[in-house]
Amino acid sequence: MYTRDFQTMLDEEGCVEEYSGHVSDKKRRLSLHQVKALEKNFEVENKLEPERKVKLAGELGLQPRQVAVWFQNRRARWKTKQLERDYGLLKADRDALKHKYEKLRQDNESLMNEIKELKMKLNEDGKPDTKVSVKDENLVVSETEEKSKLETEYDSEAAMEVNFESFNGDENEEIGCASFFCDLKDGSSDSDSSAILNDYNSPRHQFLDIHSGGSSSSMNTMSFQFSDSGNKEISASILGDGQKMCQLAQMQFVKIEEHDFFGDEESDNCSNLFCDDQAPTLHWYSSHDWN
DNA sequence: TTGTGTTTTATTGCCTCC
DNA sequence: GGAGGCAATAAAACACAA
Repeated sequence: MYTRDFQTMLDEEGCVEEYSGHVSDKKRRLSLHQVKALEKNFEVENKLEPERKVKLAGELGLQPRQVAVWFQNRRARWKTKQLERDYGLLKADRDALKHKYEKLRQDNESLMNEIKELKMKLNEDGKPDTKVSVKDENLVVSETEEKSKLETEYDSEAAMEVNFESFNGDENEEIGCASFFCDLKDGSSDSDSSAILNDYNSPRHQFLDIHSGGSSSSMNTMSFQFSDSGNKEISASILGDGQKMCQLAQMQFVKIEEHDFFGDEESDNCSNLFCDDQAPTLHWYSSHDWN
């Protein structure tokens, strides 16, 4: 704080008044002894009750007003340092989150590439008009084994293209198309299934539920329920004639996973960043910060 | 020695609480 | 309304490079 010479002089002479030679009206710095005593008191309690202020002033040969001002300025300095500390923590956390985001983005990108490759592979197998609704970046391929299962289960005879415009007569909104692979292995149609996937063209539309219901071996119904921009739900049914009905539950080609980017321990860290319930005294705070 | 930047002490004005 | 706190700021004291 002071130069060594000046510090030594203060220590030897005891106070600024003596150093200055006289008590003037000019602004005078407090002696090292006074500052140390004030610091010590500040560590104990950073607010000053009137009795303590008068007592301290008497002990240090200062005006009570001077002690009050010193505490006030000291609190201001502490606050500035605290803000700097908080900023540092915040910046570090932000960098960590940024790094994590970048990694997730890369993971997502590689998964999307994987999906693309699988789609291409499927098309090469002789299904050029098959569309799979995996456009939205939130879509994540499930397990690798499920993807291979998909290939084996795929049957061109049952590939069903559903044009959702036909479900949307009164709004004239384009919803998009989707194609579904059907499981034809067992021919049963009594299984319930549900899936959630984003619309082929527009993220505004989202399936809430898909059910297949069995009735007979030659005529089955499949009902869809999906939402329009999350505001309303649209239900529709299609009739499928054929011996086997698609079972959407076993399509297993895509699924959405809810991404909780900040749902782990890092979010906890983050939530603490702006914690302002910190106690306002120094025994609450590590005293080494003042060195 | 001097100019400039930083730190410390002190003031002012506004706000809140009792 | 007075006391005390805080933010903003002034001004003196100090550090330091050139």
